[in-house]
Amino acid sequence: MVTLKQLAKELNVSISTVSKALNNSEEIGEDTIKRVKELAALYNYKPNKVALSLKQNKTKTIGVIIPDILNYFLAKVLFGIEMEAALYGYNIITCISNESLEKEKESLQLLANGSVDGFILSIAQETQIKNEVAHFKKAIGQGLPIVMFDRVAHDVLCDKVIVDDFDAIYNATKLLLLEGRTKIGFISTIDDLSVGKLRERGYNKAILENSNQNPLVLRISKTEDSQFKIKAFFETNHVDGVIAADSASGVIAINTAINIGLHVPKDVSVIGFSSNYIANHSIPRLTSIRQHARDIGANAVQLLIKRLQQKNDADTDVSTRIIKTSFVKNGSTL
Amino acid sequence: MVTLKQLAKELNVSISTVSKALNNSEEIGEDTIKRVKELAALYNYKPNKVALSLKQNKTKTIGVIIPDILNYFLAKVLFGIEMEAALYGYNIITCISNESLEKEKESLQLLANGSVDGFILSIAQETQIKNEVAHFKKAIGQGLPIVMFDRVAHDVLCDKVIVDDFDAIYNATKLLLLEGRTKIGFISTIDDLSVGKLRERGYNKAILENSNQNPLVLRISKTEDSQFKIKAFFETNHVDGVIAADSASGVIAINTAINIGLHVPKDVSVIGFSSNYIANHSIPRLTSIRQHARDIGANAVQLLIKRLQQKNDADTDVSTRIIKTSFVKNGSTL
DNA sequence: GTGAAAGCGCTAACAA
DNA sequence: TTGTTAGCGCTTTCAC
Repeated sequence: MVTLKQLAKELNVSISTVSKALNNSEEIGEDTIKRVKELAALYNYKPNKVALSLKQNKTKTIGVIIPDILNYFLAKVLFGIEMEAALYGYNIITCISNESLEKEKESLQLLANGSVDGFILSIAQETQIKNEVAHFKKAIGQGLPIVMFDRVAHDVLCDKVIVDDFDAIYNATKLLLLEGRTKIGFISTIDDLSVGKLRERGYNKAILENSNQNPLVLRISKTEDSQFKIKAFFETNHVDGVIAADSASGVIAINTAINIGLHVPKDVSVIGFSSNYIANHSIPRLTSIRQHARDIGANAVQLLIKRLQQKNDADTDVSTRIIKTSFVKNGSTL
Repeated sequence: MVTLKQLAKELNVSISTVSKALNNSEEIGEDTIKRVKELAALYNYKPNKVALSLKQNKTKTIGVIIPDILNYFLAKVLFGIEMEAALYGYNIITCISNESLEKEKESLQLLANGSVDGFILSIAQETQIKNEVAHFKKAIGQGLPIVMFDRVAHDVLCDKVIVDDFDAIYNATKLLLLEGRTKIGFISTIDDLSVGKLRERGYNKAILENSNQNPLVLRISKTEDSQFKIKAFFETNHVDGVIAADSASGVIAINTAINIGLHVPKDVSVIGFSSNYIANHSIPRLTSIRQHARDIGANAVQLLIKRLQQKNDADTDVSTRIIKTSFVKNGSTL
């Protein structure tokens, strides 16, 4: 990489002249500016990012910590983050906590050495189970703002971007009740996450308020065979409606129902949290609650950058943005 | 963040003493080392990464440019990259080219300003179609090594990590022929990618060498309704075997076959490139060619770091690692 | 055993 | 209009 020094030497001017010329300073003569710029272009000069970061004490880099990159929703949020960040000239350093508290802490600590200006993150499963938040508060205390999305810690004071999980599932459940379903099951692989809990509560409320059945919940852990468990669930309970809390279970529920000879949606209706892509993995396609993952990512970036640009350290009040889900009617409901 | 300066002041020693003490220099007295370390620990001192990068002229950061984060395979490679990089103390800056040549160029150029020590990337679709490679060569010329994976440019001299696409599909196709299938179709949504072409060639070779049928290829573009097109393909051609080049098509083929009343695998066998996760989205599960995406990522990191550690600029010969696929027999084949 | 000073590449206040 | 200088945080050579 060419440096200012080298340009300066070749042009027989001082380093600061070159610097100012490249930054279109009023102080510098037109012809000098031109000479400098030409040579800079010739050598494809680019200001060294590291030096700039050191000088200006900010990196224009966002640390992103996500629990699981193979989760389609989280990957899509990451996509939204990257896109929006690029728009503002920010880069992102991505760490994957792999649902582990330890790795999450490490990543946070490691990047708090001046590598990033702030964080966007969704909390690891283990962290949510153990309900640890000290490491978040520490980072914030060190002057590194955090924006949490989806899985958030309510007792950490920071900007958040969340989804109307409770309402979405509440409404979806009511929709199945309106269809005349009388035995609606709830399937969750994420019952230990904040969002999983909210969704289950939405289901419970709708069922308890508007039906005579009892809540009927199937919990599946990540190590279990979901096809097998869902099949058993169908056969034991003879449900005529299914609400799935995560994206995969909805599709698997449809495929399983068909496999055991049920007709979807005649015999059983299914609604899930899902994306276009995943919903395509069953016939009929899964009627879905869409989370607008990209918007979530974009909003998180906006909140973070807004906070980074605040001159005074005086905390503006933290804000929570709720990105409304939308409902996509596909073939798996009446 | 605490700096050496602040520690030095508080301890009434010089900055260099503090620096040396923290690095366990032999020059410094034991008690001084102890005093320094205690205060550093108290203040949770961490060397400023940016300053270190500037000083040592290396960032311990890898630029990763991938075409599509929502592609399960690519996301999994990214996972492998992140994990392996973390092991070596490297961070990753992720850019998503979104299959666009322009964005790919931009990302490469942007990060070539000292932000990263080298690149790991998979080439964007548009780049492969237009067969542009100048930007890669330029980056390498600037002293930033590149490791390409999966979608690679054969006329760029750099380290590569690829998969035995041709052989894998060749063998899979032969397997269906051995089952006694006489009308085997090939479904591809990626026929303009280097890997897509290789896979199609593997299929063609197996069919031409070992059967009496002609190759029967269904190409689906990303904007088309794959369920619809696959259904039409089945109904028109009455295939009794399907080889899918990408991960989603295999699962959709199974679901479609079942939907139109075929039995899988009695009436039709299906094999696809796929992961555990995606294969779970059909009943029976998709018999799959596994690409070991995490290994691919890990190997890419190893190659890059090896090259970064070479003292002399004298190019060691570039190497290409082939990560062998493995075959997972599930319910969609006999 | 400890400290002063230079330098990584850059910007900006100040001098000329 | 251009140049000198200091300084961001750190390591390291060279004096003391």
